[in-house]
Amino acid sequence: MVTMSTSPPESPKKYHHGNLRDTLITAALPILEAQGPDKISLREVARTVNVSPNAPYKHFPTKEEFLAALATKGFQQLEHLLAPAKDLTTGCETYISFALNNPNLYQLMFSPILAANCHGSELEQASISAYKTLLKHFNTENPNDPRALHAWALIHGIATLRINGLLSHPVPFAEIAKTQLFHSDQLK
Amino acid sequence: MVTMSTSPPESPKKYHHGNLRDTLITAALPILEAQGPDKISLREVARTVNVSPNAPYKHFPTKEEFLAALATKGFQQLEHLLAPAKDLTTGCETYISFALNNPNLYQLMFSPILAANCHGSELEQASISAYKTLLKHFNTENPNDPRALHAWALIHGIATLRINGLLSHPVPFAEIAKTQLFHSDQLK
DNA sequence: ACCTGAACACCGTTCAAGT
DNA sequence: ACCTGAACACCGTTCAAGT
Repeated sequence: MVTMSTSPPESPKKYHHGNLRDTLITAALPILEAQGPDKISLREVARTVNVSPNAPYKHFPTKEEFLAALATKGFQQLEHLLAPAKDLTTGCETYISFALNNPNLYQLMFSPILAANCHGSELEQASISAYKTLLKHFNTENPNDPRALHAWALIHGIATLRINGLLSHPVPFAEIAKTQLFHSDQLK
Repeated sequence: MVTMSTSPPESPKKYHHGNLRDTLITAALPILEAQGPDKISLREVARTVNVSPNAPYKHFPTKEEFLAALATKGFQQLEHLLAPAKDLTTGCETYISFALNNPNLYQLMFSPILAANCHGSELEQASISAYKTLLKHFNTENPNDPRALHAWALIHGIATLRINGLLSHPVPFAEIAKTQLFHSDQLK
C-alpha cells in the first residue's frame, strides 16, 4: 500500500520510457522487507514492474549499487521521520520504531558490503544527513560530539538486539539513563 | 568445543568419509570473511574441500542452517576471547577488536535472517553463553540486568558504526562514560 | 536513449544412484 | 551412512540488436 506512483492512469501501457529508476526502487522496498537483503533478486524486481531482466542495468551498474540506492532511500525515510522530533527521547523512540518496522531495510542500511565502497557516495551523504537530526538535540554541529556518537551507537545497538530477538522487552530509556556503565575507578 | 564426534582419530587422510561437517565450517570462515555473508556460496565451500556440490546437504538441511552454524562458531570464538577479561573496559575493547577483525562474521552473527528461526537453537545458546561473559562484570546472573543490556547494546553499536566507517576514530570509553545521555528533566 | 531477447557461467536444491 | 553425478529452476551480468 505504498504505491507512490504519480503517473496518471491515462498512460495505458506505454513502457519503453518512463522513470524506471524510481519505479524499481519503489517496487523493491516491499520485496526487500519480505525476503531479506540476501534473498532479493534484481530479476524479480524487474519482473514485478514488467521490464526485461537486464533493464535495471541501464540505471544501476550493479546489483550492489541498486541495494545502495535502497539503503539511501532508507536513510532519507528515517531522516524524514526523525526531523520533527522535539526531544532526544522522542527521537530515539522514533528511530527504534523505524528499525523494528523495517528490519531488513534497516539491516541493509548498516551492511558492511555497502560500507566498503561508499566514500563520497549518495549513500554516505544520506546517512550523514540523517545523523544530523540527532546532532541538533545536543545543540552542536560537530559530528564527532561524543554525546551524539554515544546516543547513535546506543540506539543502533538496542535496535539491532531487538531485531534479533535478543532483547525481549522494549528498553526503558529512563532506566538506562540512570545506569552508570563505567565507574570512575575503572577509567584510565 | 562442542564437537560431538565420536570417531577415532586414526583415519589419516581418506576422504569419502571423515568429519565433513566441521571441515566445511572451518573452510567457510575465511571465505565468509573474504566475500561477505551475501556472496559466500555453499558450492564454493564444497569445492575447496573437494566434495561434490550437494555433499553439504547431508550435514545441513539448507544453506541458511549452514550460515547459522558459522554464526554459532563466531559466538563461541567471541566467548572464548571474552572469558579471560578482567574488567569491563578490557572486555569491551576485546569485543570491538573481534568485530573489527571479523566484520563479515560479526555481521552474520547479528543477521535478522538467522534471528527469525533460531528459537532454542544452538545459535541462540551460543549467543546467550557469550553474553554471560559480560554479565559477570556486573556481578549478576540476571540476563535482563539493565546495566549489562546497556553495555551490550552500546558496544554492539560502536562496533557496527566502526565497521561501516561511520566512526573514524576509536571511541574512548572514558569519554563516553562521562557522557550523560539523557538528562533527568527529559525523563518521564 | 532506453529497452528487449538470447546467452553464459554460476547458484541452491533435488533425485537417483553408487560404495 | 555418506558421497557422487546429472538435472532443474533460478540468478547476475553481458552482448547484440531493436525502437
